[in-house]
Amino acid sequence: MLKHGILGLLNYHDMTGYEIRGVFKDSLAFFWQAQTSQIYRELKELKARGWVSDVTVPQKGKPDKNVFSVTEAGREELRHWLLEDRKETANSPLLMRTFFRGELPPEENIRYFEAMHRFAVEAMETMKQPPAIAAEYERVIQDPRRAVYWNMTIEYGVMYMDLLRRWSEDCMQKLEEMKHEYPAD
Amino acid sequence: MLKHGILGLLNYHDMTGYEIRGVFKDSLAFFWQAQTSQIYRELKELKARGWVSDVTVPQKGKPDKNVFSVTEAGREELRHWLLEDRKETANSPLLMRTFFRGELPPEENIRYFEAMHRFAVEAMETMKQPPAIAAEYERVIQDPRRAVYWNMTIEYGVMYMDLLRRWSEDCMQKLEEMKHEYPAD
DNA sequence: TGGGTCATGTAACCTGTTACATGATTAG
DNA sequence: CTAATCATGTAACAGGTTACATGACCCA
Repeated sequence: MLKHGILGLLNYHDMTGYEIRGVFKDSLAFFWQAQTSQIYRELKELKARGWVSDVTVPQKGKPDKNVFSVTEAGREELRHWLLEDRKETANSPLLMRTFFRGELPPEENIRYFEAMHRFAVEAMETMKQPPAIAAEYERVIQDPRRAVYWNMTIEYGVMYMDLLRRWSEDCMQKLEEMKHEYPAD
Repeated sequence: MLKHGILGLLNYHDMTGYEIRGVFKDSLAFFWQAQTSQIYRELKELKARGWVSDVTVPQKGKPDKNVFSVTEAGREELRHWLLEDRKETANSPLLMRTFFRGELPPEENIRYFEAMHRFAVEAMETMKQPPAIAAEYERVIQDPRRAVYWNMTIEYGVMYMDLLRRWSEDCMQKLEEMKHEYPAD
């Protein structure tokens, strides 16, 4: 997955591993966490597959940098990946951790949902601030035809945080009702 | 993660690896895909850590079965895991695949969201049928205090499919508008 | 006689995580 | 003087995926 994310970024413009790391950290982190170590490993592998090429640029005072570019084969691979229709069945640690909560008392689980609620409300506030995030992206995307898709992911983020807020509220309510049905247990 | 899922199931009652596989396949698959090979591997590891114990039961005609039980240490580990507050930052292949779609023409991406829309609507229909799924669960959960949490995960599933439906509709609309702004490109 | 269920696993692989390592420049 | 930034990575580990393997019983 990360391989194709890197191809996607290099398709905007040439970058070093360090810059790719920065984009993931500052802009894509809300949907993809990428470790520096993995980025460099994948770049090596992408090169071995002929999907990217690199040029070493000597610098004064700083270490040399390797600037990567997508090759035509890489761009084709990117398009191929975009067109694949995989049923993206991601495992959900959140639901796993919720499913088995019967082992804990309702009071404890109410606290669990309260924390989730706070998280969702705060995260939504952050995501709704377009200037800060948009500024990050503008370095990467200039073309409005590409920016649409970026906006879609942000919109998803906002909707998801709203889901989490509503869901945690519903769950807390159910647990409150349960405390009345099975009191002092 | 799967380790704790298995502990959670064994905490309901003793099971063989084969039965655990069945529960994941029939009931938990919508939030966690577990491979048979991994289940057996994790059971071995859980035993090595002293979180489960097993008894071999000889059978006529069928291969022997290993019936697993949680130990007190395992139950403690389960509770500990439930109480951890990790920020569950799962990577989203869905958003990764959406973010980079600027490489494809809008018409192609409209088809992408149409497929997503169909998926969400169908999945929601399936999830809203309680009898079929509930029957699967009743073998595992009898206690209403535990069933609440199961219902919460189902409710999340329904809300999530609704999110996917609304989001894909919004995205399609944006792309239709874009076709007018940047026609025949 | 052929496919489904019961019941067990191994081996290799891929991808992501954690911890560690180096070293110069620059801004406060 | 010290923390951040630029810039590179390696090693070991953890967890999930794919492919393969065995074998008997039961139902149609």
